Amino acid sequence: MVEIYCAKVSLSNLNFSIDKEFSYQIPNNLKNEVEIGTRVIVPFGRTNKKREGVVTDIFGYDGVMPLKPIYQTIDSEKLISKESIDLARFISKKYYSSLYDAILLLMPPGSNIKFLEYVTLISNKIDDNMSDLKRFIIDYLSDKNEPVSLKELETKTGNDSVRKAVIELKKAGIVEITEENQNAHNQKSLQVASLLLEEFETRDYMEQFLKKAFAQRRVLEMLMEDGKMPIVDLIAFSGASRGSITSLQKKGIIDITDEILEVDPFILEKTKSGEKPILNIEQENVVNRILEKRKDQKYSEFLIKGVTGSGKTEVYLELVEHIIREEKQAIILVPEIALTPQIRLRFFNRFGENVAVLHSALSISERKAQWRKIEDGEVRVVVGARSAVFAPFSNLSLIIVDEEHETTYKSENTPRYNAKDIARYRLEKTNGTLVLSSATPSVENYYRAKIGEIELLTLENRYNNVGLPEVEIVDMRDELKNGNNSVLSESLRAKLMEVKKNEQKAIILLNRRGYSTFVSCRDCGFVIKCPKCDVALTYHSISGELQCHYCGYSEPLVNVCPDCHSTSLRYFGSGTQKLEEELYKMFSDTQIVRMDNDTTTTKMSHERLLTQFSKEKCAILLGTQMIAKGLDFKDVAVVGVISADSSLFLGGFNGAEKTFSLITQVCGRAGRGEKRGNAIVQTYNPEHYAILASQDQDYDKFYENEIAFRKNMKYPPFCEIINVIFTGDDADKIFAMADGIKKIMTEKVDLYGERESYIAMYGPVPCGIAKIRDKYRFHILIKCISAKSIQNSFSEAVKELILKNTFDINVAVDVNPVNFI
DNA sequence: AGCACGCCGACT
DNA sequence: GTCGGCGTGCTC
Repeated sequence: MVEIYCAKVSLSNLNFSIDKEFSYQIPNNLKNEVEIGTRVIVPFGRTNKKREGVVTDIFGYDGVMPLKPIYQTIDSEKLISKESIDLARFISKKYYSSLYDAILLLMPPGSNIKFLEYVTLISNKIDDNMSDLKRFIIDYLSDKNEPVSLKELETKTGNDSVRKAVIELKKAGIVEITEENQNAHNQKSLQVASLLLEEFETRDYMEQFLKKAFAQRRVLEMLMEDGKMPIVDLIAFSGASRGSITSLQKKGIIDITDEILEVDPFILEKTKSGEKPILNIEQENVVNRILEKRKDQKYSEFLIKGVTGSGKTEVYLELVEHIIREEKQAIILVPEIALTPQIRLRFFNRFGENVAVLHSALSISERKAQWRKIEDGEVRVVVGARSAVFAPFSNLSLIIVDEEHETTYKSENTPRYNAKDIARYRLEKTNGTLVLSSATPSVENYYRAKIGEIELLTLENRYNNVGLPEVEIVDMRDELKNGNNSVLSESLRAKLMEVKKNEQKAIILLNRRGYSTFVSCRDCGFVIKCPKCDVALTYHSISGELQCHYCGYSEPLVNVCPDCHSTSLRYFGSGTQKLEEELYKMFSDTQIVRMDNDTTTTKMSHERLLTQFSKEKCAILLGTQMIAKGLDFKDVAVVGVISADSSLFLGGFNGAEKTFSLITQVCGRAGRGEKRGNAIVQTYNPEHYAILASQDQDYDKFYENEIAFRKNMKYPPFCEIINVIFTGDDADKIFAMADGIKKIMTEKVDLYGERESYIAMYGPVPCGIAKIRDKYRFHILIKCISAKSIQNSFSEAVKELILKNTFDINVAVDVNPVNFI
């Protein structure tokens, strides 16, 4: 009996329901190269098409069942560690994704490979009774006189049976099919696009020829701003397809060149290093307590509840200092790195060359460079957004999650992981320390601290002993009764006048949902909606267009109602337009800094706007919730919150939590030096506990109310929630399929004895936004004791569902969702 | 999912 | 007889 060495391989592009690990023989010549974590090319399916995969296990085998051999390895070394494979297994199981999708998160950036089929003409014999399609293909190939991808042939003919025809041509010996790695040519270099025209010429061209080509317009606008950009970034940031970029190249407007980019984007920020702040007693206690517990060399988890300005960053720095001294490694997660330049800078100043940065605004080549530094052990500290939790450290011992209540730690793409779960998993394996930190902790984690599952540490003293701002709640219903139908309450208006008079600064938060300004007809009530999404179009004063927030569709503003043809169109919503008008009356336009998704689409523009605001002597920062995050201005006299409650009842069970933390955070920005700041919160629900508690910035008061509500309603932390989202073209079929899951579930539930674990199942009902990009959306909400306790039955039900799915319905599973759209 | 195979009606 | 549409079942 001959023992053969075999490998289990996780293959790319498999859907969840057939996501198995496939076994292959390791040929003798690859015996020394193939290990767990090696990337390989294997034959797959009846026709042995080339597929990329990652080796997940090695085993000996007696050769009873014939196995196909691995073709070859891809990289010179293994790509990821065995520990990463285990982590990937954990992710795919917990979040119901394919194993390969989970592995993708752990691979070095930009290492995905796709095989394309190319067709080459090898003989010109044309049969008389050959179909038009075949004839076309042969003509096209001989015209081009080089291998053409099957995809190209498919798009050129628009015919579904191109593949079939090509295969028949192959059988007849007329063409040959080869498979090539699409990215093989630009492994090291990067394709970079640059403008060939002057800026004014580009603008002219856009006005003349690209009026409706929105994707191409966005690409050009980004190039005008940044000069040149890697194509990967252009695609990622503009949302345009590769096609629109090639078409611009064909028109001679842009040039595409191969360049080798090895830029360290933050090299300039690396200034002086080593300054060590002196901790106050409170900070020292927190640090000591954590270090004390670390001595047990067991996994430990802490929640630091620290009011804004209590100096959490110093605590982080001190902890990291210890980790470096122990020759171990640390990750600091921040909600959105572009919005938290200060914290990143502090780490650079303190630890200099020892720090790497990972976040979405980096280009692929930049990210690769950072990744390599981490893997090679050149750095001991990583500061980054959500995905930095996967930093390939081998001796990880500390993860700090700053602003742990933020929803950005949850990914909105499959696998829909939560970085906090990943952090916990990794540190449990290495007996490390997880530090969660927030001024307004998530209800779930505060509850865990209260019942003693994790340890609570508090920082209560504000830096310089500045008191928390004085918060005034204004009931907007009273304002209306008193004849003020402006968006600004009398109080806020008066405060802003003072700001102007005394040359101070103010921040105004427009709660996002309320911020949308839709256009409606006063005569017939018609609301102008996006033709593809079930949302009202938003008026944008900059472009003068109506735009869809979800798909980017835009159309010019009309002044006649499309429905009843009256001219009584009017802006509704929170009246941003009016708000801006009023603000412009008070301040000049250079003094108003606007920060929202429209003004901050390009990379790093956040930082530009923030520096602009901090430079001005007297200014107003106006924006959506992103202005509440991580900013640290020393001299804001007044904070105003417009439509504080618009997030209260929207978006699932956690609306109150979101509202409270948003208001508390933004109000915390008020305060100048040693003077207390003022905050005005405008609301239509002044009696709601989330609003009332925010007046005194009283987290515990909010928590007591909220936890009672959660307990009463059996919401997290008293259950776990799984959201299953179905999207597709046909609303009836989606509903039928979503409804079907219930039946399948009841079969599986008894099979696995998990009936007791289910609490309730709701739906199917249309999602909060019932249609996006022409796709209808329905969802089912499952409440269970814990997601793990229903894992077997639910996972089988989803697999079966996807397998049975014959009409192009997309199923997404979201475990413990934080956003419900 | 993707893809091949096979069965069936349609059409030169 | 061949082309193309669609249902079915498999992928180490």
